[in-house]
Amino acid sequence: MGTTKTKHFTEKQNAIATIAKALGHPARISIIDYLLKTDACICGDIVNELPLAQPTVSQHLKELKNAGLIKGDINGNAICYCIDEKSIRKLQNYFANISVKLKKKKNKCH
Amino acid sequence: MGTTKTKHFTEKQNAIATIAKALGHPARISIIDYLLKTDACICGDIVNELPLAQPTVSQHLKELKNAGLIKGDINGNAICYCIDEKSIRKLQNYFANISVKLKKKKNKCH
DNA sequence: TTTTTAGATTGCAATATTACGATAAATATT
DNA sequence: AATATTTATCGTAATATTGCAATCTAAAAA
Repeated sequence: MGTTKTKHFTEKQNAIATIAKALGHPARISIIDYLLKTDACICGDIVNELPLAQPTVSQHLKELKNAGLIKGDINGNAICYCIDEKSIRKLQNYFANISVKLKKKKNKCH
Repeated sequence: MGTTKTKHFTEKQNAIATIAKALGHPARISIIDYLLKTDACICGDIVNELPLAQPTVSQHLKELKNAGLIKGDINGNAICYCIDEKSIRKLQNYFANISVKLKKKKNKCH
């Protein structure tokens, strides 16, 4: 146990869950916020922005990268991280779709 | 450790992270999908739909409820669960806002 | 070439999550 | 009243996540 039964769900369901999970931590939301604020971005800046140690930030960046939310350009010694627009679009579509379906519904709670 | 440093982040960041976290599991995405498909909904149906035991489903429902994603009407013996539109709107706004900001950006990776 | 700087990786402790059997609680049915 | 149905809760095992100190790697600067 403690293991998600991934195989029993659809590709789509797992895909959305993976991206959502990556966003399911305030530090990672904070990183996204910061990447939006600054035009070019280097990880060192992020470490200074966050109230977390460098290895912890590095780990959070890795998770965002694995989920496809950000991508990194190597820039000599440093790395320039950016938001991957595709993943954001995916989420936007998902929630827009839910909204449309909700509006069509008749029997609602409360 | 293993404990998120919630206090160091903003209310907004924590709020989004909480909702995203609740959606960060395929079973819970699956529950949302099912609630969208059916007009009225009873937990018993969900248990039959999911490849998980009843206590596990009940737990997932609880988490969705705590995050404000669903709400439940007691209906005699059973409970009618529905998606809470407010939480979906919150997420939609969040990602729409990101999209807008991304379009304005000049220096991008790759 | 030595030293500095930026970032990743390793290893580990503390805590959280996932899953489920057993059981409880509360309403429905017989 | 006795039984069935629906959902929640408890307890527990297995695994995952969070966070950091220490360390490693690779490029930059001295």
